[in-house]
Amino acid sequence: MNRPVTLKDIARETGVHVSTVSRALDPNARTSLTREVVERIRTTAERMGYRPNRLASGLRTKRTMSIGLMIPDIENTLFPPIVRGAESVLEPAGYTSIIVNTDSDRKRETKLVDVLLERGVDGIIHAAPYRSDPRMIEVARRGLPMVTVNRQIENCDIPAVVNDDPGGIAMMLRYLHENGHRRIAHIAGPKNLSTGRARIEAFRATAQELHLDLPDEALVVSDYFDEQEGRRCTMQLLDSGAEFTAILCANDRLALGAFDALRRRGLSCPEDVSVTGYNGIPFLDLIPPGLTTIQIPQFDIGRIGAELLIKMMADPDVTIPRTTILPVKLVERGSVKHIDPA
Amino acid sequence: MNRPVTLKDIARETGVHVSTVSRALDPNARTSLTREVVERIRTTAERMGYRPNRLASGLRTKRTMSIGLMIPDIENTLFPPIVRGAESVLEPAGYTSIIVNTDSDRKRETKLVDVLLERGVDGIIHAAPYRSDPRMIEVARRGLPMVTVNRQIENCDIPAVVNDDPGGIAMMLRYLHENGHRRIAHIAGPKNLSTGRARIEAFRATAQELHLDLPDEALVVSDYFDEQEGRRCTMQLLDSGAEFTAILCANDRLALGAFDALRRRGLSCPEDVSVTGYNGIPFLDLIPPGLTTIQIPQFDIGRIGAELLIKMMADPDVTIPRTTILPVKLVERGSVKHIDPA
DNA sequence: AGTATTCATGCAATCGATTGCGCAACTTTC
DNA sequence: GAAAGTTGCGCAATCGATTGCATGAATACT
Repeated sequence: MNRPVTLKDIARETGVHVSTVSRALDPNARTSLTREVVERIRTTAERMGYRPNRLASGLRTKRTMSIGLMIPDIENTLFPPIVRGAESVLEPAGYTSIIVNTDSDRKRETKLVDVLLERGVDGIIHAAPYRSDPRMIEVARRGLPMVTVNRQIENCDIPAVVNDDPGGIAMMLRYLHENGHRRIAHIAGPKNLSTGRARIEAFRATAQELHLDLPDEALVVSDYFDEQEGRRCTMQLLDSGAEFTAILCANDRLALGAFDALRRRGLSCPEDVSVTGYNGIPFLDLIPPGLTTIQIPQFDIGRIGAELLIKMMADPDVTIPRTTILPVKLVERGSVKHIDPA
Repeated sequence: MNRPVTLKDIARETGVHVSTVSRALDPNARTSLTREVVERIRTTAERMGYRPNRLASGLRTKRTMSIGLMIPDIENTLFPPIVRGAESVLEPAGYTSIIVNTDSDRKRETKLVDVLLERGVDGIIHAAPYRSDPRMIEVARRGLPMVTVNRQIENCDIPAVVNDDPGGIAMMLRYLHENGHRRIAHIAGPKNLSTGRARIEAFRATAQELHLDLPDEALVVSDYFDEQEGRRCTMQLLDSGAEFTAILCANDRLALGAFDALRRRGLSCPEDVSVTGYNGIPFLDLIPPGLTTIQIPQFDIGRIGAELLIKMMADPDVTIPRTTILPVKLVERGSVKHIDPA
């Protein structure tokens, strides 16, 4: 592989010192040089095909212009739009992101944080932390700019960009209520995730406001946000003897699992049971009967998270809101049936 | 942010020279040191929480232990499994990957290659190159290890890991034939992509083998591999006056678009027209009537691509097969109807 | 004209880790 | 016991870019 062109090469070619070349190529330092010298250096740099060595400059300046992006799993369709949202601001700003998949495994997460630290990332965006995460808090406290998006870590001051969970759940529950549903079951998300917790609390609060009866059997908590758990929890609801005309699921994948469980039990949605989801992942419109869900602004969550991070990296003392809550909207499809209140 | 621990710190602490510390921590060089010294250094390194600075070592060794992973769009569900397949071997090997989304835009692609080069990646995996791509060829020729996966660049010796396009298309066309279909339309992929081209050629060849009549109107070439194009091409087929009982689509997204177009025209699949896809992206089983498609081994494509790249990076002169072809399989769902041959 | 001031550029240290070479101390050999 | 060989570690250069300080030349000022 033929050696890349360095500042030294350009210096030799133009007959100036390497530091002059460095300054000529730096938009900030260029002021103190002769317009003519700058021009000469820039054109020969161009001609020689110079590409700065980010490693070297990063070593000296302690800024790598790269950030770590931690997600649970890129195959989970919730995350790619968040990633693109983040990159939509990082890339134009000259940042490069190192994406790591944690598989929601704490051991892996710890190891991956170390990997990011070794690579000298200038900041971290964590798209799916646990509610409690001492390691991340420690890293943030040591001074590494960090934001969480989609979920948040509790009892710390790491800025978070999240969707309006309470608002979205309340909206959905009211929607079911307006459509005549009175006995509504809930498949909640894992309790160790901020979204799981926020949604179940919102469900309880709104149910109370609406004077809905909420027997214990009508609420089942999942261990993971996935189809298999949705299936299992739905089966459990069905077997519990609880009576309900609708199931409000804490996310879309749980709802997809519910679809499947109902089908297996010979029940049809929405004829026998209405089902709702949360998040608004892709393809939902193509899967019958069409999942009525809460659409969260995935792209914007990523975008705004990255914007905040960039601010923090530029000025470590800047004040950032602890929580930025983005609005959601209800998208009506076919999985909810209008019924006469029992 | 408190300063990270460096070799120098450990050297001071243990009273040895920094070079000794470096050797003690390097599994390869450790042989020439006293077992006792190595032990002492390693424990204090551990105690002080030492993390090597990859920038510094990369600068010196010219190996960054990072690779570039170029994909068109992480939101396209075809690619995340490929990414995870690649990472399944890169991560354990100590490599970190920088993922960039090209949006299949040549300008962006050129810029992004430069970004990767500046970051000093040790190699590149390109998951969606154009058939012709002088820039990538040039970069590879300059000595940067590179493989393409999923698609390939023509007229060059960059190793490629692809699925068996001819085999898959032949398998599918035969399957339609066995199910009684004789007049079969084809929505082909873009001609500037190797997969688009390979599939249309395979379609033609197999059609001839089976003595199928293939009027010009029954073959339409899409501009992009997406739903919108699938819709447009299907409309065009419908309007052309061509008679057909089935449409073989060059990929799943085109097929999804075909589903939609048929529905809009009041036709039902598979009753009126059978439809088949290619790739086997997620959720297809949930979308009625269930797309019969060719499942390609996405994860393995990524995995094997990364394995080859690692070999190339370890030894630039190693011989790698120009093309590695992975087997595919047909997955039968509900979108093909068995009919009596006309 | 001589000195003060400004300006453009060079010098050299630095970031943290790696590595070829050399040297001192120790062991082996006859 | 001296020469030869081995072993364990230190020295210093190096990777490429950045940057505070120094320096020499040009300009301004009295």
